[in-house]
Formats: sequence, structure tokens, C-alpha cells
Amino acid sequence: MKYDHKQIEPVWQKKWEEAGIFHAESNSAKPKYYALIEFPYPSGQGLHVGHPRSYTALDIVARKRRLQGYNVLYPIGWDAFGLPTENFAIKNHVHPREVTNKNVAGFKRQLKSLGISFDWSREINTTDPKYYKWTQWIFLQLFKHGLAYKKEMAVNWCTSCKCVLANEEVVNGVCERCGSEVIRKVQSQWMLKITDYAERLIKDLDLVDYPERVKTQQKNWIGRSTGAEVDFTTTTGDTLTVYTTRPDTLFGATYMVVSPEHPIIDKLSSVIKNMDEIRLYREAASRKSDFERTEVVKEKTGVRLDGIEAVNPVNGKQIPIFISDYVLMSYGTGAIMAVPAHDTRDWDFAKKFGLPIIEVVKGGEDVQKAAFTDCATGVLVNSDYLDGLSVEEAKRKITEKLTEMGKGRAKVNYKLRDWVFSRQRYWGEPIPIVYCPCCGTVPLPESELPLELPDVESYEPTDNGKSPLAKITDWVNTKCPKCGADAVRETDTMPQWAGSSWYFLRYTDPHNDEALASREALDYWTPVDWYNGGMEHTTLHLLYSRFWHKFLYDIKVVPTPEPYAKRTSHGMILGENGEKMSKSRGNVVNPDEIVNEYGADTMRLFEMFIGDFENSAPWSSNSIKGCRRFTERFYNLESIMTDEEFIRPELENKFHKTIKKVSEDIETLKFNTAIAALMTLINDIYASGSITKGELKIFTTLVSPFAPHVAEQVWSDKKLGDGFVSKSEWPSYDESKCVDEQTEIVVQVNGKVKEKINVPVDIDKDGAMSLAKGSEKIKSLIDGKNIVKEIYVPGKLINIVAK
RNA sequence: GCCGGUAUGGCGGAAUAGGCAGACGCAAGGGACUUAAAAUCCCUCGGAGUAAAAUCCGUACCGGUUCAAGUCCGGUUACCGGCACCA
Repeated sequence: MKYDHKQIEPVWQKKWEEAGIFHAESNSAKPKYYALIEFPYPSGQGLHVGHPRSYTALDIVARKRRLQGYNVLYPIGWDAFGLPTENFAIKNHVHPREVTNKNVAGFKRQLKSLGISFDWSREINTTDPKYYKWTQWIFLQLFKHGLAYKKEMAVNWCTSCKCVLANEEVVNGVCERCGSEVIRKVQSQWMLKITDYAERLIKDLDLVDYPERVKTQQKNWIGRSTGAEVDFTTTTGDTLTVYTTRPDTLFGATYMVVSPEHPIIDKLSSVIKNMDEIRLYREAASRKSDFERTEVVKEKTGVRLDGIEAVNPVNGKQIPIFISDYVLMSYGTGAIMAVPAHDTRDWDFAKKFGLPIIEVVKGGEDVQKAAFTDCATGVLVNSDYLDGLSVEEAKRKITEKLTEMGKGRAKVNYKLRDWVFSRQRYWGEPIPIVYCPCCGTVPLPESELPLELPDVESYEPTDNGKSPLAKITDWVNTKCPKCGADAVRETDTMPQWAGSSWYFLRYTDPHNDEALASREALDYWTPVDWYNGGMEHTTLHLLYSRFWHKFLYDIKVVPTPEPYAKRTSHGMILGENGEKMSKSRGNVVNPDEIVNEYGADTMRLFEMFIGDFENSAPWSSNSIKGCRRFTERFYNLESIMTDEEFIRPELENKFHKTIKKVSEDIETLKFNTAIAALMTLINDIYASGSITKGELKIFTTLVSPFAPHVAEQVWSDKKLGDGFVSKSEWPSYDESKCVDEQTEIVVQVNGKVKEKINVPVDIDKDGAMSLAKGSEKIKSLIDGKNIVKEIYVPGKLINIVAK
């Protein structure tokens, strides 16, 4: 029979489904294994060939674990709330739910055609009220524990669309859709206090097995810095507190800068002589978009506060105060002490405004020419009692001194900011909060969850930037759950990140109406053993879900402090031209075409063979042919099978080595070399002219995680075992059979390969050396020379250094 | 600017912990089979050099350590990703 993937693949997909062999067992005595991929956002474009890279990789792991006797949970679901669906709905006047259902159906068909061993009985969807009931429940717990709060926040506002934009929708300072100017507008927003967990989110990275680059990126994002707060007194008798990581340079502070939004300006407006000028500057700063404020401003701007000065607490010197937008209200205290000699930004500003530059750390170039910022090498000068100390010593000493004086304290700061949790959008989870004129902000009772998303006429945001939900008055108007008075509902919805911050918990018990998941299910299944996903989620999704998980751990809902024991990341699949795959570049490859032309097995093999799993690799419509050939060659083994159950002695070593190699490579993400090893073995098998039944059984099992359909076909055609190969047993290898008896070692003279000799594997140095010297060629090369050194690397190489 | 990643044949890539650079696959060239083509099978395939060998060069670039460097150390460049005045 000729290999025909269209005959084979749908048949086995159906048989697997009917037999339910990929269902995770709920009450099992087996050890558990929880493999997880990032659940997809069901977009209208459908899957592209990038998606299956991650799904296939963990499918291979999941299938191998099943064969190793684990009870495996490998689930799938839909992260279905979000903007593209909503925008599509607005444009085409359809309900986002319909769009979602249609897209989910498309994705499902595509995923099923790839033969991935998901447990479809546990499928979840973040837009299902039965699911988002628990997203809302978690929000209520966060609220009750003071971790959800409202704050006036600047948002992106499109002046033409009259609507709030997400950061992703602002491109180069203009609206992505209409191209008009985006400004900052202050609105009251729900925030989540992720900053309370900053320290633990860093520290607990020690508990998990993540790639170092992921850990580093999370640490940098959280941005912990240690320093001190210093209280300056002003000539008006007020206190102005600054945060600095360089308290050692306090004697070099020659001015101060406060951010344009700093409250001290309003407080002292009657004292400041040039208030008009200050007002103008503040206004200009507030009008600037984030883009202008960070991107365009290369030259420092600012205005001096006329009529006030600050007093340096350590030397009593009076120094001027400026406002400037290079100081951010959102970090530290919104005010800084400026040490131009040792900070580049302060130096730029001081040069522009002609301010004095005093060197307090010696060891660099002339500070009048450039700031000296290296704190590892310098020695303190011009700093009274700090003189002669190293920077580190000076930091410690001055912090102690300030603490004694009551003028300062050690302080840790984080770049991480609280999570803006409100969206003025329709297609998201409604925030379960009611505003009552008497009781204030009241959480909805848990018994009233889920708070379902009502139907609306149109999904467009309102003119004043409120969510479309605000237009549905009979939904908005409600009674206060506490006192029964007339009240209104919160109309903001949650961001897309909400549903994905806990979805892996729901998979453990997806149909539970009493809890987000039962405690037994969570105790059994969590943490996730292996989570693979994209690097682009490192600082958002991965961090957000760790935060939620830690909170749920604190309130004793989940049993583990960390959600994922092991995290890995795959590289992108690029277009054939080496560029990122995108619709606009026209280089998108649709998996449907590949499955149709070559079959799912070939597709899966190629996805894994294409290159180093962790690096990006370009798609190649030529190279895939090699994987198709391998699939056919594997299938054609049927025709050369003999009935012996054993492994032929001449192939025994090769089989054991391959079992070892494939077993190990799957664990270390080296799927490409695992497949290469299978290809090498099949070449050896064909060279031998036949394959025994016993050999084919092993080979088929090894292939089955990669190319499961054809493996099942061969398994059943040749009656290699009972039932499915997917329910059989992973082959084991014998370490002693992986070593060869004879081995070729390389003989070098002065580091250059001159000869290769065959030796018994356990030969000692003397034996190998005399064999090497017995070679005519080597003899002629070292004859008459002085042998300086002889190196023997067992089983590998001899190097004779001769002069 | 800062942080992270990457750099190996015509191409994707391989090389445990410093020990034969180029496994495996693709493409290309030659041959067998065929009326022919496809498929399949066999051979060649980094560069220079040679009748063939020998030999020399070669893992982005410059330098170092070592008997031995794609791998370790110091420096440089290019590309990709993230962040962007974080005091």
C-alpha cells in the first residue's frame, strides 16, 4: 500500500476521540503530569504555522509521559475576550459572541486536524459566564483584600475617535485606526496592587525552573533598586522628600527637581513668584502625549521655582528648585536631588541652566566635561566625613547618619507599577462593583455572580470615553446590595489579561459550579509541571498570572506559591523570506494547506525538525519534503518486516543509543536532533535490508509522539501490540548496550589529525599510545623528534606533541 | 542609551563538560532504473590545491589562554527582540 495521509489521519483522529484515550483521569493512583501551552486567542485569520510549534512540542512531551505511565493533563481552551473581535463586531455589526463562536470553531477544526492529544473534555472559554464567574470572583477577593482600588490615571485619548485607546493601539503617538493625535486624559481607573508582590515575584524565581533570560527579563521589569529617601527642608519650612540610589553623593547636590505634577507646587503657589510661567510649563507638559514626553525630548527643559530654595540637610547649603518633565511623578517621590557631577541627566540639565557641578566622587575624568557615573571604582571627596570612603561605604555611612538625624531612611523602590485593570470596552468581563450614594463602592455579593455581559445595540465606546455598557440604563441602574437604595453599576470591563491569569487552574476541574476548582483537583494537579509559551508574554501574562496565583495562595485557595514549576520558550517561525510572518507582508503559511498536501504527521515532524526549538527559524516549503520522505520511509518499513521478535545483534547498539537519545532530547527541547537520530537509525535499518517485528515495535513507539497517526497505522497493520501505540509503553534502553566495544580514536601530532585507529573501548593510555605509535604514518612524523607531551582522552583522541 | 539574544557550507541546522567542525535534512550536480517523466536507489557536495594524494586555509572581526578553541577570556562589528529620562 502506498502511504496516503488522507486515508490514515482522519481515521485515527476519530478512533482516539471515540476511545477517549487522551482524557486526564480525575481519580487516579498514577503520578500526574500537567503540560500546558498558552491557550490561543481565536482570531479570524485562524491558525498560522507558528501556533503548532509550541502545541506539537508539548504534545510530544505529553504523549511520551502517557507512555511512561503518567496520568497526563494536556488541556486547551480559548482566551476569547479582546479587542480584535470587538473591532470586527463593530465594523460588521455582529455580536462579538457570534464572531468568537465562529473563530473558535475554525481553530478547533484546525487543531483537531493536527492530531494534538488535547483533552477536549476540559475545553474552556474565558467568555463563558460559567468561566468568568470565577474571574469576577477572584476580582472580588482582590477587592476585599485591598488589592483592587480606584485611581485617577492618565489614559490614551484619541481626539478624533473620542475614545480611550490601549497602549498597543497608539503607534508613534497617533491613533492606530484614524491616524489622529492621541493625548493623555485623566480618568478614574481600577488598579490592581501588583507592587505589593514585587519583592516576592523576584525572590520566588528561585523556586522555579525558568530559562535564565526569562528570569532576568522579569527582574529587570520589576526593577528593584536600593537607595535612600532624603528629607530636604525648604525656605518656606516645608519638607521635600527625594529618593536616590546614590545617597553617597548628597554633598554634590547643587539643585533639586520636582515633577510638573508634584503637589508642592499647588501648596506653595502663593509663595512662588513666577507662578504664571510655572503654570504654562505644567500645562504644556500635561498636553504632551507619552510619546512626546519620552521620545521627542532630547533636550532638557524646565523652570526654576522663584522665591523658594531647598536646604541640604547635611551641609545646610541652600540650593534652587526646578520643575522639569524629566522627573516622573510615578517613580520614587516625584522629586530628585540633582548631582550633575555624577548623573548624566542632571549633568545635561545643569549645563543647559548654568548650574554648578561639584565633584564628590574622584576617579573619573573631569566632571565639567562629562558626568562620572561609575560607582564601583570611585573614592569620595569634598564630602566632609565621607571623604576617602568607597562609594559603597559612603552609602552605608550617610544612610545611617541621615537616619540618626531623622532626615532620611534606607528605601527600596521598584519600577513595576500597579496594573491598570479597567477597560472602557464591551468585550470583557464586567467588573462586579456597584456605586451607592450612601454606601459608596460596594462589591457585588458572590451569590450574584456571574454578572453577565448584557446585550447592547452597538459596541462602540461612548463619546465621553465610557464603556458601551454605560448606555444600557436598565443594566446600569440597580439597587445597592448593601442598603437597597438606587445605585449604579461599574461599566468598565476587565482587560484580556484577566481571564488568562488563572485559566490553568480551571482546567483541573473545569465544570465546577461551587468553586474555581475543587481543592482535591488543585492538590492533585498543581503546579503545572511544564509550561511552554512565547517570550513576548514574559513581562505581562507570565508576571500577572504569578501575581494572581500568589494572591490565591495567600488566601488559601491554591496549594502552591508558584503556578508553573518549569517554563520554556519557543522561537518564532518566520516567513520563507526570513521576516516575521504577517498578513501585510504576505508571507503567512496556513497549516491547512500543509496538512492537506503533506499530512499532519509530516507537518508535526517538520515543525520540530525546522531548527533549534528556542530560536526563530524561517519556514521552508522545500525542506518539509525531507520530513515527508521520512514519514513514507517509516510507513514502508511494513514491507520489509520479518517476524522475529528480537533486535538483531548488529543493530542492538544502534537501537539502544537511539532510544536513549530520543528519550533525553525530548526532555531538553532538542526535538530536531531527536528526529535526526530517528532518521539515522532508519537509514541503518534500510542498509541492513530488513527490520524485525521486535525492532519495528520499538521504532514505531519512538516515532509515535512525533507522527502519531502513521505510527498507529503501522502498529495496527503489523499487529505490533494490543490497542493503540498511544497507550503502549515507552521503550527503555540498557546503558551497557549503548557503548561500543570498538571505537575509533583520532591520533594527532602537534594538534593536527594525522591518523585514525580502531581500539577496544576500554583500552588504557599505554595501550592506545603504543598502538598509535605503531602506525607507519605516525612513526614517520615523530621519528627523531623529542616527544614533549602525550595526551590521551579515553575513547576519543591521542595527541603527541613532538619537537 | 540600557537589558537580553544571535552570528557555523548555497540553505535549515549539528557538535555532552575545551578533544575528528559541518551529524541529520534541503537544494544542487552526476549516475542507475524507465519509451519518457515522477518516484526510488547509488555517488559527489566548505574553500584553495593536486592526475590522485599530500598540504594549506576555514565557525562574524581583532587579540589572548591551551598540547588542543565553534566552545574559555578581553575587545569590536552586524542583525533580532524588549525597555526607554526609573533618580
